[in-house]
Amino acid sequence: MLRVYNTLSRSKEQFQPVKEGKVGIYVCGPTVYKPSHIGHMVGPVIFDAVKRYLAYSGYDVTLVVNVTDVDDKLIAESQRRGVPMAQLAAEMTADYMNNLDALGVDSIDHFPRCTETMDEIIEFTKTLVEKGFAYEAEGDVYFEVAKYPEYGKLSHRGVEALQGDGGGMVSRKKSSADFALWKSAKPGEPSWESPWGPGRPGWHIECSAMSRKLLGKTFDIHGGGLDLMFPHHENEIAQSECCHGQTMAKYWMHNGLMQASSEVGKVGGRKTRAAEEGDLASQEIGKISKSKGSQPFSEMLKQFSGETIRFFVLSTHYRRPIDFSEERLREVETGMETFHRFFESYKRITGKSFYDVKAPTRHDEKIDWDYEHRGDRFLEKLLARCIDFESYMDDDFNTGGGIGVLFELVRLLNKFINDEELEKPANRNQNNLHKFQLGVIKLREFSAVLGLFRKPPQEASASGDDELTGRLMELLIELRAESRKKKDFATADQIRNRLAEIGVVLEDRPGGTEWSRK
RNA sequence: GGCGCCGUAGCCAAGUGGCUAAGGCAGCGGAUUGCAAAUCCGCCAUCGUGGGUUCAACUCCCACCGGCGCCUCCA
Repeated sequence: MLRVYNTLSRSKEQFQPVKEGKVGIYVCGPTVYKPSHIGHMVGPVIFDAVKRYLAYSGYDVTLVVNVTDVDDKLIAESQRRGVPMAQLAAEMTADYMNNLDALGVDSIDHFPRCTETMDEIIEFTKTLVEKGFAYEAEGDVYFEVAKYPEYGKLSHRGVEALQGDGGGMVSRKKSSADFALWKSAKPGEPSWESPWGPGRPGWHIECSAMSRKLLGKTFDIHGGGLDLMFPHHENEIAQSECCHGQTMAKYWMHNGLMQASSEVGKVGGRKTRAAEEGDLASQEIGKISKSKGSQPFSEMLKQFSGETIRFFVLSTHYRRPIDFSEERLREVETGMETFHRFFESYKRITGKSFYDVKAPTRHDEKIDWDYEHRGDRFLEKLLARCIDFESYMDDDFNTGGGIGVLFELVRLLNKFINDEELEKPANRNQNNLHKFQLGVIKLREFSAVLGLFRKPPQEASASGDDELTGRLMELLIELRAESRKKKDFATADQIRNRLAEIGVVLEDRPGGTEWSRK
């Protein structure tokens, strides 16, 4: 029974889709004016996993992530660079898509663009004006917050709390809490024709228009970063619910934000003044951390695989903030080696690749256990872990717990290899291989739900491992084997040590010596 | 000031009103190994502090201390 934390109610609620068997998810995506950084990528990873789990649970899921390609920041950046806005947007969108690809986020069904939704946006705005929730002022159109009594129900803020004036700017708004649905164009700015003259959409209206277009007036889950809760999501609700007279989204899910780890206060933040007495050195650390954390994601990918970052993101509950740090990523990498090594063992034992293992994609697909579990320690433990996995995921998508189960499964399987001595071909039989395979299927199944281990890790050394290398290694291993046979361990160790210096690791296994690059 | 979050082992991180408080990284001991590596087994926390509620709290409530986010067209 799936339970989801709903920001609206500030509590976990039993998940019940609007339409039986179907789930629509809308997640606020990026404004494509600069290369994305790690913070932009956590949401997609999380909601990709959310979709996978919902699909696994039997739902037909549609996931929408918008791309904002018209915006003040885009205009400013394109002017600064002297390139057309559309070109800038196209470049940055491509960057974003590459990042998604590296992270294995491939479950997004629609990427609506603002520029491609213009008609709907204008029509949406028109309706709000007609219904009296919005007003025109010299080519701008504003939503009148006072007309919507429920305003603030998501972020739990009263309207009166937001009356602060935006720096004394001369405003055409009736109230400072009102926000723009449509902005008139200044000369030279990209613009679209509208009933109010040439202009462009305000920031929030696109999401209302896009979500309705692709998911309907009321859909199931609206997601996004915690920072968007106010005012962005609050405004979306106001627009959509005033326009349609019905609930916009049943569940609002907000993910915690990625933070650049730093020993001192963040530079440039409100806390800075308090931390200012700190010496120069510590401030320097803060700056470095900050720049590391906000470096373009594509740069980060040169240091860490997308899969490592995905694993890292999913190892914490999505509502918690995560501190980004290189050490943490390195630790995650170490942990993942356990899995990669297991996949090697699997290949040695079965001759097959883990990545090709067929596993159920839905929890109700039956696999052929073909065994009486009772009394079989291995199968009983395996079943217990399976139950754990779903319990974790059912509890507000606890991917961290789920990853814990993955580790336990590997340990269980490694133990099985040890106990049955599966590394020795003579000990393999139909019985133990079948049991082993059952465990592997579950590992494959659950890791796929999290979107992990779907492809072999990129062999950094692929370029260097040509046929010649392979043959030379064979030769060295052969020579070393002969030395070992003759108890000439000095020579054997010399070979292994010298190879280690070059970066080649030898591991002696029951079935023979394996080599790999480190 | 307003809204909210967090404080679990050296570090990261799940979780629960009563049963052995997951898992990972690091460390230690053991099995295995010619020695290693890998793997397995074992060890390593009483849950920020002080109160309260309760037969029973780390888990609920209050206060305090400490860390943090948002309130600024930031995912």
